[in-house]
Amino acid sequence: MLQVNNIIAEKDRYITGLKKRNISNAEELLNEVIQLDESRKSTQQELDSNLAEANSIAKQIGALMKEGKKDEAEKIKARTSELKQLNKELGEKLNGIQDDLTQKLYNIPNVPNESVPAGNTDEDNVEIKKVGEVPTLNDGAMAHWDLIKKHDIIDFDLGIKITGAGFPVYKGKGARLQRALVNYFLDEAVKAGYSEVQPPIVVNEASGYGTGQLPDKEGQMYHIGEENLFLIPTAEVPITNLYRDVILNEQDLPVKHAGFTPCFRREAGSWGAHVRGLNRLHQFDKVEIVQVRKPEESYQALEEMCAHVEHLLSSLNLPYRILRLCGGDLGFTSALTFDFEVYSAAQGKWLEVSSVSNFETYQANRLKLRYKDENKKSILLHTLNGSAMALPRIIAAILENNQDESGINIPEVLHSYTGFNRI
RNA sequence: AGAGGAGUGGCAGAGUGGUCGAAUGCGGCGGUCUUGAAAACCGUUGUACCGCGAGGUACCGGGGGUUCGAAUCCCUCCUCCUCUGCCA
Repeated sequence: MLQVNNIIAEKDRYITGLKKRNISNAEELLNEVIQLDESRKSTQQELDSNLAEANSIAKQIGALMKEGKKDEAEKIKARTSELKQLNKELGEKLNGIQDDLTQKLYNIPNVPNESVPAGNTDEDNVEIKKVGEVPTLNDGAMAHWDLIKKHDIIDFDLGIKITGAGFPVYKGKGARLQRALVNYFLDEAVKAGYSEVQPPIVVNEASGYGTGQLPDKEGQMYHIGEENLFLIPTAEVPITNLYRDVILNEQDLPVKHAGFTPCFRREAGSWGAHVRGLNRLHQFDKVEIVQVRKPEESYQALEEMCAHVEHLLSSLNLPYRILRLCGGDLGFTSALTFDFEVYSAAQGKWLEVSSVSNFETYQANRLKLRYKDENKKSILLHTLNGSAMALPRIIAAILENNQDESGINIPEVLHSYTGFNRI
């Protein structure tokens, strides 16, 4: 969440930034926060000085009791019961103010980076790069949902039987292809300096708040009511939360992690005719890269991460483009996001396969993730993450783009992982 | 899952109602000594909020309560350990 001090110091920039997200009452919102913070301060000052008085009386009583002067002790007790009542009320008032303030801040999204274009929907995202040739397909080329049936490598009906729609079963070469991609992506991440982690795929409420899925996206996560736990929508949540309530030393930086997990998304309200096959699922596999950086390095890190994703896409020979997300399409917690889309030739559609974001201090402030600089001062760090990459749409594009009359060619870099070069 | 025990500063570990933000040891940092290092000795060493500052407040697993006063007593939740049971 945003820091009140920064809201005060950079109010104009914040208002301009939030307006790019189409928050028309940005100024009003920020003013409310500032006002709440002021009453927080004054209430706390009052409470603190009352507490100081109460503490000092309590000490006096202690001293008097020791000297056996019980009568005198009893006399000054009167004031303390008065203070006690007063402080109870002040304490409740302060808690109320703090809760309001936190709620307000929870519901204000991150301020976009200056380079983020204004815009309302994904139509307004700006294409900044396009790489690779769109393949020409043979006559009778099929979309991946038909190809998987023909070759019997992914079975939606079986998934529906055992779980429900959006939970496919990968079989034979399909299962092997998916595992190959996971291993390939992880190996490439490790080569690029990311250390591998295998986190839990179920997280508690505190973790959900730490990275900002809660309260913003509560309805989008599967919830285990009995234990109050959530199935992760992305490995970003457990991996970034490894650093919740952590103060790092300068020499621990940068932090770079890669992890493979299944991801679970309820996708409430986002189903329709345009979403077929592997294009949108409730459960899918993804390799995620996460970085924790010093503020002054974070945008360079963002470039590194984008370069890594580009490397993966071109090594798989997939045509891709990079989009700079506009204010309206930017994720709640992000300051700047680049989306990577591959062209899936038989559908004739661009499919998002990666999203690389810099959250600046927005998550770190919730996480209380800091480092100590040379002056032993605590500095909030910047967090970043990116998909490297989400599997099903990559598989869809590989199947569609590499098909010929008799089968599908597997990209060369995967051969040693799949053990076969054709389906 | 049942029974019992325990959660204190970076770590270890004292503290069972007042002067305890907290002994002591280790580690860390600074210094003295030394050609250098080690040892020894001296000093220092948590986080957050408020305040120009002096300073004040809060935090001894989380939350609540008792009391003039809580690390210490009570309730509750969480976590860990031991034994029994179950199990990949």
